[in-house]
Amino acid sequence: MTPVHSTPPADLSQLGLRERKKIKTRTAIRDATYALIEEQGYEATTVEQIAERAEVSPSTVFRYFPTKEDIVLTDEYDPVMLEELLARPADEPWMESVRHILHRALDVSAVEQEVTRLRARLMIQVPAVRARMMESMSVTGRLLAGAIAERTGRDADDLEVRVLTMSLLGGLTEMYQYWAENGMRDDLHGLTDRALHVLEHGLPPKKP
Amino acid sequence: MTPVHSTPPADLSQLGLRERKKIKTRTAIRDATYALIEEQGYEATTVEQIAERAEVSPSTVFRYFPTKEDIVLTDEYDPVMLEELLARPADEPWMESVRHILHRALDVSAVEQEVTRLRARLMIQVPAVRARMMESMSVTGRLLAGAIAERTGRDADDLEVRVLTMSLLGGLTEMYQYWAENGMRDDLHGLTDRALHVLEHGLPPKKP
DNA sequence: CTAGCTTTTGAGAGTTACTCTCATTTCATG
DNA sequence: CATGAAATGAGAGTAACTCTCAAAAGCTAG
Repeated sequence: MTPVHSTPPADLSQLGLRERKKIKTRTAIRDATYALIEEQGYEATTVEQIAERAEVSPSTVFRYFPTKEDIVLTDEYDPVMLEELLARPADEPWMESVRHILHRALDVSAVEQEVTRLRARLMIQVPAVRARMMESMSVTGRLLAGAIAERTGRDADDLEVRVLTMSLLGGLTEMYQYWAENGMRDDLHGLTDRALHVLEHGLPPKKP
Repeated sequence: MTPVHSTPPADLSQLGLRERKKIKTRTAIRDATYALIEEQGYEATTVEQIAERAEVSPSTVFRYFPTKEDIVLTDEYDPVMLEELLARPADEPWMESVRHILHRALDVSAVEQEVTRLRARLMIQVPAVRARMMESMSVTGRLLAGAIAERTGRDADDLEVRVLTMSLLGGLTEMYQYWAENGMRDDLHGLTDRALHVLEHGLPPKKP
């Protein structure tokens, strides 16, 4: 179907043939998975089918992705985003930095609309996917905690930093879920700002 | 919410023989599971072994608990806690109410120290358990969101309420994780207050 | 207490994600 | 081209679930 690529801007050539082939296999597996899921749904799609369509053996699929959920969810953008976060001016309030890279991330993901939406759908429909997503959230949390810790002159293992970081991610994830549940109609930029506002200042006065 | 207890305060007799047997089976399965995990660890413990020790068939185990993780994690206290939350004076600030029931929950779970600690250990060691825990967190989140919404005169589906609620749970879960990772030495009451303080007022000035 | 109904249980077969091992192929390098 | 290293495929194995169906156990009327 539509060939999508969650692959980072890789300088494809200039790498050994081996490396290039690995990348090709990786995206072949992913594309096959996306296509099959669109056709039949997540549960109905077996790894064997994925392997077949990607023209590799099932063993290979598992070599590239530890779990079925990972095929859908794994992307290589986390480190990129972290880098951008660290590149922000050191005297900028960390909340401001976070806001910045979130909007950046939205711009990037807007390019891959289909994947973004597929993921959102799977997130609300398939528990295993949602679970895996939250798992990866705590990994992201560690990265983010490091950055926030640096900004605030604290330790990354500091209780306060950790709590703050995960509360942030928890809130943002919920916002994403909200968006997905409501037919993905709302503008994610707007939702993000509203979410961040709550996280920073608490509940605003209601306006009925 | 913080995981507590396994067996509900059941008025055991007065129920039909059928119901009593079901409760017995339930706890038999749970006890068998706890024991086996202590002996061999989580992964090494198969459902078949659990069934054998609990003297039921594997089919029955799955009838009582949808997944292996649920045997360890499921408890019936969430509704009880929610009730207590709703019972708090309506004019009390919701954050204060939350603080109250959290400390209450800690007192309750202190009674079943071993289970609490086993769960904490599993949470940091077994990804599947952690994932399932987070899953249940979002269910709890719905309940909590309802309560907070009522207090603040908002809708439970309100974005702001949902974001706030999940950020709260995210932060508290991280606190729990922190406690578990650090050998469960710290006093959970103290950690809870620190966490809630961060969630309410942001990072306090550091004291190095 | 028994007859008949409903609920719970066990046995067994089947599916699928994932793991491990080993032989074979495919690329890299001197 | 030869030699070593890495990637692949084939196959067998495990364990968590799911489904089905028949036997057993508790409930309820007469």
